[in-house]
Amino acid sequence: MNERDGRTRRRGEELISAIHTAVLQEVLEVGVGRLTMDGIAKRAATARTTLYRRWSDPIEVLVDALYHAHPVEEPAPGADDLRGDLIRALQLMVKWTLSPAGLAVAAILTDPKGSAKVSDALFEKVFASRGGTFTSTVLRHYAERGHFPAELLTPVVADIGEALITKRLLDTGKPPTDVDLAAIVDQAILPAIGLMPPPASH
Amino acid sequence: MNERDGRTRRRGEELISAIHTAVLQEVLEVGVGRLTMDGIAKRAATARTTLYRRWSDPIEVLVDALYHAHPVEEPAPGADDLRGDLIRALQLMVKWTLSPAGLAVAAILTDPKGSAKVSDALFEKVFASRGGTFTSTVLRHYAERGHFPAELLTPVVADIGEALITKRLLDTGKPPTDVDLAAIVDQAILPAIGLMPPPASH
DNA sequence: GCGATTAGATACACGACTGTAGCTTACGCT
DNA sequence: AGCGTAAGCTACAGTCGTGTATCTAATCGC
Repeated sequence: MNERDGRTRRRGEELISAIHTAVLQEVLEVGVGRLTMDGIAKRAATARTTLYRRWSDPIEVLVDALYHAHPVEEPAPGADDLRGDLIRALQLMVKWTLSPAGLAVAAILTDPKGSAKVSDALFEKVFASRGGTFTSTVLRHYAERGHFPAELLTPVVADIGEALITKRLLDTGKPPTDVDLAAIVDQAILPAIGLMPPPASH
Repeated sequence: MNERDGRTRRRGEELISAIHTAVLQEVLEVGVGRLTMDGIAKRAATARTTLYRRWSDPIEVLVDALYHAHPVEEPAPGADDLRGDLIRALQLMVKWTLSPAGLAVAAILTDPKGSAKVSDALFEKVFASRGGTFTSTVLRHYAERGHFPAELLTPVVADIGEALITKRLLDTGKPPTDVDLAAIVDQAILPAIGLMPPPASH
C-alpha cells in the first residue's frame, strides 16, 4: 500500500490525503475550538507554508477533509425482514459515527463557533448526499410494500432510531451494542409503526 | 435589584456570581476549547488575578459555574393526564436546555478535551441531582398507577422523548415547538408504552 | 536530462494568553 | 475610626499560534 519508495517529498493527492487524515485526528484530540494550522502541520509532518498555499484557516482544512471523506454507506433493505433490516441500518449508522469523519462531525455539531461556515458544508456532504436518515430508507421500503400504514412514517418516527443512538453516545460515550440496537428497534421503532415486538424471551 | 450604589468594587457572592455568569456567556460565544482566563476576566470586568485566587484554569471556573447554576426544575405529574404531563415534562426539558447552563452543557458534552474533568462534575450536578430523565419521572408515576404495564418502561423507552428533542436541537439548532412536542409524545412515546395515540385530526 | 513546479525548512514580527509579583485602595467588621 | 481582607491595577517574561517572506532542493512532465 505504501507507494513511497526512496522519495522524500509527498505531492498532490498523497500529500493532501495525509493532511486530511491529520486534521481529522487533530480535531478528535483537541476539539474544533483548538484546531490550529500549526497542530495540523506538525501532525501531517509538513510545513505550515504548505497548508497556507491551499487553505487559509484550520476550519477550511477540516471542511475540505470532510468533503473528501468516504461517503456514507447506505442501508440496502433486502429480504422480507423489517426488524433485521432496521438493526442493520442502525449498525451502519454506528459504524459511520465511529469513523474518523463521523467523530469529527460529532465534535463539530455542538461547537458554538463553526456553525455558519462548517454546518453548511456539513449538511451538504453528510445529510444531503444520503436521501435521509439511516432507518428511514428501510422504513420507506417496507411502508411502500404495505408492511405497515405509510401515514405512520412521520418525520418523528423516522428519527427515533438515530436519536436514541445519538443520545446513548452522548450519555455514555460508548457505542451501543447489538443488543442495545435490538432493544431500540423492538421497544421504540416497531411500536411506533404499529407493530408489536415479539414477546420478550425470558 | 441592583444593590451597588456608589460602590466600585464587588465582593464575595456578588462578584462570584458575576464571574459565573461571565463564564457561561463566554462558553457560548467561543466554545469550551477557547475558554481563557483572560476572556472570562474581561467579560466579568474583573482582573485575572482575582480569578487565579480562586480557580486555576478556565475549566474549573466553568465547572464551578455549572455546579452553582439553578437546579433543574422537576416535572410534577399531576392530574389524570399522562399525555399532558409528558408534554409538560418535555417543555421543562426544552426550557432547561435553552437556559445558560443547559446551553453550556451542550457545548461541553461533545468536546474531546474536557471529557474527564468536566463530564464527571457534570453528571453529578445535572443528572444525579435529578432522579433520572424528564419523561421517566412522569412515566414511572403513571406506570405505578397501572395506566400501562410497568415492564414496558425500559431504559430505551424512558429515553425516547429526550433523545428526539436532543436530535432536533442538533439538526436544526431551533427548539421544538409545542406541536413538535405533542408529535413526539403521540407518535413515539405513547406507542412505546402500548397506548395508541388519539386518531390524527384532519 | 532540463525546466517548471512546489514541498519543505528556516526566520521573522506580531498578538493573545499565561502565571506570578507587587502595589494601592475599597470594602466590611468590630 | 481603625484594621484586616481582598479587589483591582500594572508589569513582566515566557509560550504558542499567526501570516508572510525567502531560500533549497525534490519531483514531475516533456
